Amino acid sequence: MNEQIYTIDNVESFELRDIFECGQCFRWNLDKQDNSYTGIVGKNVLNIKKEQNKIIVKGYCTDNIKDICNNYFDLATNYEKIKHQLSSIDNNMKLSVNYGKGIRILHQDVWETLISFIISANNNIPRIKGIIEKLSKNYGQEIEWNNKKYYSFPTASELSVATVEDLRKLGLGFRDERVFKTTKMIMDKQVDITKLEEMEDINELREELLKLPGVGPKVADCIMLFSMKKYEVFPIDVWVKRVMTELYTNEIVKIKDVNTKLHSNNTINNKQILELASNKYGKLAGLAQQYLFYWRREQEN
DNA sequence: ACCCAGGGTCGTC
DNA sequence: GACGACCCTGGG
Repeated sequence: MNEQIYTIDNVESFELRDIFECGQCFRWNLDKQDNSYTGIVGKNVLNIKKEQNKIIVKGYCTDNIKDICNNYFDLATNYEKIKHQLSSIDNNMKLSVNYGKGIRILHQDVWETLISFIISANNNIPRIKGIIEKLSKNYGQEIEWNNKKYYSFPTASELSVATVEDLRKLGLGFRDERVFKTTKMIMDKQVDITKLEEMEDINELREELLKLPGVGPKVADCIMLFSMKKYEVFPIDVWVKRVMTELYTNEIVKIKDVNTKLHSNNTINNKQILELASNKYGKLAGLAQQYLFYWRREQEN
């Protein structure tokens, strides 16, 4: 472990608040003193701040900080181009992209993302963050930097010592058994994480993820989007359903009148939303989803 | 004090 | 495929 610094100059589409508060990650915390964020990436602790058009990353790292950042922040992807394409689709997309113009989709660890989003089910963000911190503190490794203690997210092996009762005590609620069983299945390689990462086909990948307890369609799509760079998936949660219903019910009903018979309750369902998203956003659906989600959720406060 | 919703999933009908 | 239950917490 050693302290390293990495400065990124003239970076486009990189706002700390947009990246860390848009709902894709749970382990980054704002320091209100200097507006920096600190988080844990693997076994590394990173502190990151923005000054003018410069990103300054300080890290206490086992690996090379430049490699970590290039990979984790997906610096090779051109967001200016993506935002331009999305903005030209319609005015709603233009507004939401403009709102979240500093968003980048992170390339997070698959295992950590898997467990984090199982925990996210029917849960609120403060509680999700709290549970993940407790898991890390109890089962991860301690990292001390500048007289502060941080904890890596536990590996499957580290987490596998926890019983269902242990997990319940940490406040996971009914998700305890799902996390326990999924951990066991990963340990036994009933689902092989390293193979998942090599899979190209979205549908095969989803099918594999759905074998894991606690992973349904929404969680599977979040894992693919936030840890595997599968930008064409479109996770539908309450917020996305809300915003899509508000914006596009008329459009969906119009398609329905022509092609299918009307649904009894006359409300749109997930299948219809997915079809619309695929037609409208194509391969960029996941990115569109993230801008829409962030835009809609933030206008609530 | 009570009620409700929260980045859903699962079992049952 | 629809519907209710599910553990727990913060906010009204």
